[in-house]
Amino acid sequence: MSKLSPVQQKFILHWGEMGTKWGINRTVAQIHALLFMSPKPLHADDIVETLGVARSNVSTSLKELQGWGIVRRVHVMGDQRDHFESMKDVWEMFRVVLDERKKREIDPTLAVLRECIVEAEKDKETDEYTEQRLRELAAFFETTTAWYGQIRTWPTSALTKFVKLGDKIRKVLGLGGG
Amino acid sequence: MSKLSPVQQKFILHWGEMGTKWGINRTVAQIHALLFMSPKPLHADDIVETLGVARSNVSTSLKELQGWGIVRRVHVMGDQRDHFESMKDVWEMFRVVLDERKKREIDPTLAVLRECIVEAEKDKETDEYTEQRLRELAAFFETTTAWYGQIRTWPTSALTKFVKLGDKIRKVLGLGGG
DNA sequence: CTTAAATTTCTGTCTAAACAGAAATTAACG
DNA sequence: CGTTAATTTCTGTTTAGACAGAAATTTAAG
Repeated sequence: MSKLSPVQQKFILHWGEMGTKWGINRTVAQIHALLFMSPKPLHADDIVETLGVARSNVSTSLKELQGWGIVRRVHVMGDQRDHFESMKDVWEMFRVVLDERKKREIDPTLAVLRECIVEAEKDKETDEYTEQRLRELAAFFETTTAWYGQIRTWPTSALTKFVKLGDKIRKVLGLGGG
Repeated sequence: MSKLSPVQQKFILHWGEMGTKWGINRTVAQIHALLFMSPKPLHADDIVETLGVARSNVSTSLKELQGWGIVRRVHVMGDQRDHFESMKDVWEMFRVVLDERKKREIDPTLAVLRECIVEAEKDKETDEYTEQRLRELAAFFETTTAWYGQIRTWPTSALTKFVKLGDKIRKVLGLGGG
């Protein structure tokens, strides 16, 4: 388990590149891609050999992927080493990532926005415009996170049906608007 | 225009930090936050003074923000310098960013996935499992981008009505599941 | 057209994160 | 329990991107 097909290499390289565009370390994303495509759990030395990175770097990266919740440690009969596998269900995986993003970035942003608004109300130094801006941004995040909070629990089947309705929903619900 | 209130400082610092989590340079995100909160367009030297960064770095950052489509150059009567302003409508701004993300990352990812799938079909070296994984991932992106393609044009009023319905939509549309 | 202002590009420096290897710690086995 | 295997943490090095200042280019004004 150290030979990658050209297809696998291509995907792993691309996925790593995309990771960096979303603030994720390239190697972390590459390890994820490798695990995602692996039919069986891999142990760290497999990953070392396959991707050609240091053992300690693999250890740290796996820790991060576990922190995101998309990779988990499993044990294999007759092998004392930790093995790792990626989540397989794509919809579920993206939901887990979204949840983590919400927890790490969006919720703290909302908290900061709310603090800023409270402070701006008391503080005459901050102009009215800034306060309005912050309120509008907070409203956006509140609205979108409330929405997400409701649909995140939908089963994939309901979600895909919903998504496939697309524009038709507008008419059905009489949402109107030009 | 070089004095920031504590509230503004707080938000700018936080927004910059959040930018890095999404693959955006901290200074770029901070400049955006500053422009977002400014009632009037700012010129580059304003930004230099206010944030304390080099003029050339401001120039490069503004170029990037313009590339994202969320900042534009404007001219002010009686001043030969370029001034810059951020988009103000939050919903619109996030739509612009999403569009750009789709163009820069998601569309290319779909292209790579499709190529990989074609190659995997021809290539006996790539196992069946990998091919199935790639198909499932491609299907996810195809479904979600098709959905986005339809709702991105909705006016904000329709969009917020839709979002505020949240879970109720499921019953109305008879989506079932769980 | 010339000059000054303004902006961008280039280049070398800096910085934070990524990385590899050594050391320390933990876990498994006999 | 002692030994070995496995993993994690630590530390110094490397790297890529961020950054500042100088040089080049472009634009505006007289």
